[in-house]
Amino acid sequence: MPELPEVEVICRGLAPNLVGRKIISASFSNEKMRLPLPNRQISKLVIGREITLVRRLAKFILLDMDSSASLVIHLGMTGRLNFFPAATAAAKHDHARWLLDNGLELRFNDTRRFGSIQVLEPGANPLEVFGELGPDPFWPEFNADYLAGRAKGRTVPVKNFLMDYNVVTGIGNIYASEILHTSRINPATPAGQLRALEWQKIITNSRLVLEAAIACGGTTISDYVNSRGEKGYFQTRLQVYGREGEACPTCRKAIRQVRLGGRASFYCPSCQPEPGGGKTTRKRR
DNA sequence: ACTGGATCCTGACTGC
DNA sequence: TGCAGTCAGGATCCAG
Repeated sequence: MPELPEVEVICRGLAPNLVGRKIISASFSNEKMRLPLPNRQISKLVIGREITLVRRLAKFILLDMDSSASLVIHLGMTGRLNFFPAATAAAKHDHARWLLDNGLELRFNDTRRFGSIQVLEPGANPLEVFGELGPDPFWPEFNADYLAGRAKGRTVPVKNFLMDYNVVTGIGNIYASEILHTSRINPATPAGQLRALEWQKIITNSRLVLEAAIACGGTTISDYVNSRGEKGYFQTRLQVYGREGEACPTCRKAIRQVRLGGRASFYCPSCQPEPGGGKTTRKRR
């Protein structure tokens, strides 16, 4: 699943191929997606319209149309967007195809169907499409005061706090582990226990880690490729994610894996000591 | 209001 | 080779 850097890279790859193009027609598989397809809105506000801008909001990809509506795509865990000549046979799990006025088709392929396709109508309340979104990590609203305020009294592990998109958007399971390792903060630390200095480290490192990942074209783990079918190579730069038992790049101690909020979490027990010297539940098996 | 766990779905991988 | 079990980038729903 693409996190913020992957979605950003995909948007940048899509833009030159989409801006100024007109969508001639659309076709869809009959498979049920996470959300029902907005067929009526697509016919009315997307088909026959020109794409004026491609942009990212949180992990959503927005294709702004000259109808002032936006086609909103979320990739979920396994979603991909690629261009194919219209005559190319559809692949398994191709759930949406948009024919462009240059003979290419933009295709949305999503094995697990956790992705979604929505339409943001002109003048509609964005809340209905996006829900309650926290700030983007690159926005000035993502600051230590804001985080300390949101975390006040919360006992949830800081890693899960950072993955909560009501708090901040775009940080997923991989980068949450990476950001906390760079910040030398144990992922199980209750969010409400962090001090202003630690929040500041998290903010600074979020931006550094995410920017570096964008510059590398994102992280590739099995499914993810960008819109030109190229894999990112940030996975070679991951410090802890997926590296249980390997040496921490900073101190050479063995990296550990624990489950927090049901998600695999990786940290260095030496660089990121347990909060208050306590113990985290070790990974089973 | 918060929290952790289950859930949606397919496919890859592991161990027996 | 086959089968069962586990796990995977996200987000939502539910019970406690």
